[in-house]
Amino acid sequence: MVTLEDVARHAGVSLATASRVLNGSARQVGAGLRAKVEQAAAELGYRTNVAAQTLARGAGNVIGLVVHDLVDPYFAAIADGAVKAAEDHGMVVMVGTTHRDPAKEIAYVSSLGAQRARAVILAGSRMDDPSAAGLRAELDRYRAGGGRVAVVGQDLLGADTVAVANRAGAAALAEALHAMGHREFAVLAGPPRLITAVERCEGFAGALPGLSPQIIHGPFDRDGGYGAALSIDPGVTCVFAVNDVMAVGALAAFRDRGIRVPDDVSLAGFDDIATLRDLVPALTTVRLPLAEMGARAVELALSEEAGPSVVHVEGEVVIRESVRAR
Amino acid sequence: MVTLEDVARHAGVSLATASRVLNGSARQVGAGLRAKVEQAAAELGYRTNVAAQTLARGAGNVIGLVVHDLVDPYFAAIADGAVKAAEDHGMVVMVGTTHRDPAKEIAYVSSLGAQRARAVILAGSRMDDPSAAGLRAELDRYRAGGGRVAVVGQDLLGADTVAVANRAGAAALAEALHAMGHREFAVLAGPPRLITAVERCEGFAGALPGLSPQIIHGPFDRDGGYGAALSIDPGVTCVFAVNDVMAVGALAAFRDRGIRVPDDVSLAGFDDIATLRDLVPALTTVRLPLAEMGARAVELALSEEAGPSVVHVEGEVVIRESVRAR
DNA sequence: ATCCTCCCGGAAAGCGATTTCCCAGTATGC
DNA sequence: GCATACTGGGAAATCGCTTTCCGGGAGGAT
Repeated sequence: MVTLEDVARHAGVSLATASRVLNGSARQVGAGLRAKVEQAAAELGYRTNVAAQTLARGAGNVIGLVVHDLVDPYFAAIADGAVKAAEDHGMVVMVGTTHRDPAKEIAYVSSLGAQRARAVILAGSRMDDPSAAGLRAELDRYRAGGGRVAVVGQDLLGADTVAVANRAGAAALAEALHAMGHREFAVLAGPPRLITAVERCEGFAGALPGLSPQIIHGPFDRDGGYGAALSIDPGVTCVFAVNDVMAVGALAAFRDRGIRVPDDVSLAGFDDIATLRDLVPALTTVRLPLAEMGARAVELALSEEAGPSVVHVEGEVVIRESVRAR
Repeated sequence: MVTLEDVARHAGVSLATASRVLNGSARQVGAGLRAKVEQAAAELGYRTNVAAQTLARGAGNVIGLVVHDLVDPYFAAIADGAVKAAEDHGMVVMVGTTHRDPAKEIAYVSSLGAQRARAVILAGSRMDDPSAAGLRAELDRYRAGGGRVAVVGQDLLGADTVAVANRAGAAALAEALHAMGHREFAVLAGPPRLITAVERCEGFAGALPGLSPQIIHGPFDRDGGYGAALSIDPGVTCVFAVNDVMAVGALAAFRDRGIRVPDDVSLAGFDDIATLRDLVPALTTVRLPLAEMGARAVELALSEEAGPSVVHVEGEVVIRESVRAR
């Protein structure tokens, strides 16, 4: 491997000068030497050794991204936005997938700390329970080492946050559905303590004055939606699944039981996953700018602002065919 | 930050001993000292500095993964498998997304080289044209620096490869469709020089003795499928889209024009994307073990085998409702 | 002319690990 | 019993880059 020293020697300059030319520095280098160094680097095919650079600088160019599941299009979209934004800042993204295992989440943060990652971004909702303590401790260690932390989803760990207006979005959706004449609701509510799920569920129910929708808990994924949909009360005219993927599961469940959407029952989700746009019937949902959320998280984590700052993003109700007025 | 030296001092041993205890080494350390070092590390909260380790060892623990688009569930699934496999080997994955820009692909490989990444995995089909030369050159440089390269998709760059039996899969699909009585076919063939697309298209057409399906080129994504579907000849009874995402686009196009699937025309895709399983009608397709492909690529890249080895994976025809016998 | 600044180049001290030697002490072979 | 491994511990040399500090020359102000 060609080292900087090789380049310096080949160009007849000192190591310091070569470094200044090739890897941005505050100091200027005269045009003559600069050209010589650049040419030498090109001729020799020099490539910076990032590990050495990181060691010397004390900070790397890696941004860690921890998601539950890359196959879930929700996270895929966030990851996509994050990767793009990172690239714009000359950073590179390392992803970890936890598959909802809190221990893995901690392990990844720890590993990112070891990498001296510039920032770690936690995407995806967490449970609101003591198991978060371990994570919090690990994050504190990470921060103590000079790293930044950003969370996309809910305002929790006292870190930089891209906060989603889950309540407001769900409430707006509920109002729209109510205005369309629906009175009997069911909510496929996800896990009882998963923050995002809880917020959406509460936001929805809270916007329905005098009504008390049927709440059905279950996993936060497609199969959870399928399962929950099986125990919907007769008489319900409108079902809200707290995310699109669950709505897809519910749709499948309805289909399997001969219940037509939207003829027999209306169905709405949350997130507006792009991959799902071609579903029939098209899903009524609350659109979230997922890629942008990922990107914002990166910006936040890279900004010099002291103290945790919070960016709010709002959802937009999108009425599609899966809902019919009563 | 706590350094290894701190730990060594705290434990009353030499730096060398501490290193041997904490970061695997061939050399043994006596039980007594070993315990002391471990305790000291725990008390101080020592965390290895990976950059320093990488520099000293000359090889890092990063695996680079380059995909076109994380939002495309095809790549998301591969990435998921790769991340999981990497984790099993104590490695961590860095992803880059190119959005089909060959220059970005090269840039990522270059950047991964600078990171001294242990291996880079290229997922996604490439064009069969001279633009690949730049990539090839960059890969050679990367290899010269001691890195491994694995490609998932088609056997191309002379690297380790997870090769998909595109022809065979498409041929099997064609035979099945032919056996169901279809004779008038159209192929939504993707870009004319995209290797995966070409192989699937040729495999399909080649298995249709005496018939010459209508070939319609277009982009390899959802909108490409939509667009291509618009110019299908009347009389065609069965449409093969060279991937599922394109099939989804075609489905949407048919729906928009009032063409019923499978009543008016049958439709098949390729890949069997999990997120799309709840589509109506369910898509006939060729199932690929995407996550496994990602994982195998990692294994391949991490194996010590000299010389490029090739793993073959086969597709399995899955007939679902989007196809009807004639 | 003289003194002060700038500006730019180079020498060298880190950054935090790994690993090669070198050594002493103990076990093994004859 | 004596030479010969073998074992586990430590000192110190790297790994490749950044950056501080020093110094000499050029330009401006007085």
